[in-house]
Amino acid sequence: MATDGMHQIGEVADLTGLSLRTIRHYEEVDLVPPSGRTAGGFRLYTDADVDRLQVVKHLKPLRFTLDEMRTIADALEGRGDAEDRRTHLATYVDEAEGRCGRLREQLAAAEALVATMRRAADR
Amino acid sequence: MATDGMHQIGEVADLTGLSLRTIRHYEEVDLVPPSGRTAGGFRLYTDADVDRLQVVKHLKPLRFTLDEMRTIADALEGRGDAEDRRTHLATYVDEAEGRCGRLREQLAAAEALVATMRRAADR
DNA sequence: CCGACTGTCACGCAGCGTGAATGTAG
DNA sequence: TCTACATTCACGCTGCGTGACAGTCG
Repeated sequence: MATDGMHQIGEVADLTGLSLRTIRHYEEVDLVPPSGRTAGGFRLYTDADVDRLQVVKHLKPLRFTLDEMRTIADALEGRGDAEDRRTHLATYVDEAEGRCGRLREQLAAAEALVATMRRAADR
Repeated sequence: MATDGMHQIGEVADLTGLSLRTIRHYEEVDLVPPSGRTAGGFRLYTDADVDRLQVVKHLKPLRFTLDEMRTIADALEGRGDAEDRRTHLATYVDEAEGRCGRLREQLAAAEALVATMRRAADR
């Protein structure tokens, strides 16, 4: 199963909670490509790949596009030009914090509404 | 503008923060149809229509489908069979609370990640 | 009669779900 | 060899964005 500390897709799906389709899709759009393949063509993911998937998974509720997430994940991993990295991170961190705030507000509003629904249902 | 306490689409967009396209789309799929039209064809929304839009807007972060939201909104407004209403509401309220909880967790995870990003950016 | 607002198509796009038919690992 | 897991198409779906072009309101 663990050919040299590598994980195949099903294992990764279990670890991350992402679907096989989603993980494959992330390779299609070059967001999280597997570090290797078996001779027969099975995808092989390193622990670092899995970490990257977790980053993507955690950013998902903030509704960044997959393109944006690629940029962010790259910056976090120290890929690309050092200058660009800083600007990207700075920009996206601000944006991300804004989204967190708005999401918090939306969640609060949703919870209030659901409480109302509960009352209507229990009546 | 307010032909007898009715609002036209632009006003409704301002009130709710939804886009014109979104509001029109909600009519297309029969989620929030306007209560009337002007002679020339302009959509006219009552305050009750606006309230319904707000319900939909607040449920959005919970990622229900528009079909599900129609059912929920109908139940909240007391439309349809009384028996069905109760079962629908009960089912959906449970589901909604579950989604609120999961969203809270995801938000917490996102915030933690963003804090990490902030540290990486400020370094 | 002008400008701001609104109308209806209709195509485009993201992010996967969901088979179907086939091959690989062990 | 058997079977659990994996592969590649490729079409389908939701929820709008985004013009283009035309009509309405005051």
